[in-house]
Amino acid sequence: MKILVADDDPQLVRALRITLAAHGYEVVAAADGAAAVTLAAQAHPDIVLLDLGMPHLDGIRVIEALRGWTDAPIIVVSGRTGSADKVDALDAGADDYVTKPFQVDELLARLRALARRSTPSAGASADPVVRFGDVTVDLAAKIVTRAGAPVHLTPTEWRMLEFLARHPGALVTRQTLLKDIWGTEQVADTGYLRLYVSQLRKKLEADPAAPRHLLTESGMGYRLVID
Amino acid sequence: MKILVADDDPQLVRALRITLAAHGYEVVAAADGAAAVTLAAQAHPDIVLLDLGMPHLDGIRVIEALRGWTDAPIIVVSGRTGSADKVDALDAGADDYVTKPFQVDELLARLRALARRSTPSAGASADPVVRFGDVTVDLAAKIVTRAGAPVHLTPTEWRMLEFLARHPGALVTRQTLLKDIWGTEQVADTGYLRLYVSQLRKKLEADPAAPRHLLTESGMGYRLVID
DNA sequence: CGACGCCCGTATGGAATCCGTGAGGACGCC
DNA sequence: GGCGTCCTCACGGATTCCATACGGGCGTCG
Repeated sequence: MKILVADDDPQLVRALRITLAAHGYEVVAAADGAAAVTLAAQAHPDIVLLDLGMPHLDGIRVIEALRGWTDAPIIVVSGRTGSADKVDALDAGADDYVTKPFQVDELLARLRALARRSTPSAGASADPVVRFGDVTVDLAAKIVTRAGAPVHLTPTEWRMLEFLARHPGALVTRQTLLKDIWGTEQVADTGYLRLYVSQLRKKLEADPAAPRHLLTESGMGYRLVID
Repeated sequence: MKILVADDDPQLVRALRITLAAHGYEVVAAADGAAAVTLAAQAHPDIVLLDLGMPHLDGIRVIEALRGWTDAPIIVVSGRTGSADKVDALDAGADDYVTKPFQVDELLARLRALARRSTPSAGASADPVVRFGDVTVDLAAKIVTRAGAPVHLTPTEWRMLEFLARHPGALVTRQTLLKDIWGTEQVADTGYLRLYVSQLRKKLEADPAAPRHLLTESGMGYRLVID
């Protein structure tokens, strides 16, 4: 997550750079309006922190220039507290307006709010679809297909496959599966697991007798290996 | 553009209603947190103006409840000025935070900024019309046709079909549907759902006894498959 | 080398649960 | 009062869950 900080106060820029870097952001800085526009075109930041009233180019003009080619969120950080300034900046294309002096944690929260909205799907760390062999598992839509054809799973079968697909390649203990599917109790294996693993293999494996993806680790548990 | 105003101060609600209506917004109002969640589920507002510290349900809880099923922008309008309150609200899912007393023109500008950003995402993610079989569902115009002839749906039937059509192919849990149509309460009883699914099938499926598009996944929920 | 115990996979049938649908009452709105 | 919509209730049928039983692979040990 790359942030462009545009402000003509070197001390503020330095403080922001340290704070933002400490929270995992990558920071590029510009000291005047013209430099901010140029740098934005080169660095393609994900979010812009913009001061109004910088030399060489008015803040509103900077917003308009950026909005000509990018939809990156823009937060205006300004000493001007009048509502007319806020209205002008927001209507020019800014997404938020924070007045100096500001609380750092509030600015960080507003950054998170904008980042969350601007990356609707990329925010999820894990890909919602898992593939192995000719099977695809869409964890969000709860769709399972085999060679393109949809496969019907019962609720218990789905819960088991979902848990395994969320831990691809990892060994899953029987106790872990029992806890996830049937609750905190039920640590005694009465044979449910073997039954549902068998049905899953029947529906997903080419040869249920010789599974290539839904493997069993004798005495331990099961493992779903993906390609 | 429909706005839900949730505040326990009748005077403020009245003033906002007049101001927003004068700027072309449609306004619905709730006086406490629980009513806000229920009303949001019924009215499907495009933007939510939310006061923290209302009776019956804490503002943060309201945000979390709404974020469970909707991405509509939420602006918190609160008398609490501490940065901790702002951080909590924004991290819970709010998009902006305005402290009372506030300038009306600034609030309007922030509304415009959020509306500007949230509008294009709807057009990108979902095609405004969904087709399956001989049925056409126009999500923007709220029109359903069957073999060219218009089909009349009751409001509840429409809400159910709309939610399913916005997630084509995905399995929709009964809880999700209940939350979307009736609010956070009523997560237990499934009597209504079966009824309305039956009526939808009667109106949309060629053979209601053997549905080909509005399928049921026993024990899990429903799924609308499109061609 | 064969018997034995252990673990795993699979088939089967009854029990419990879930689903579709019809009839009918309550409520709000012309 | 007429009408449309929402919701309750009950019941036959379909689906799913679970208990039980049986066969096969594998290592161990007499």
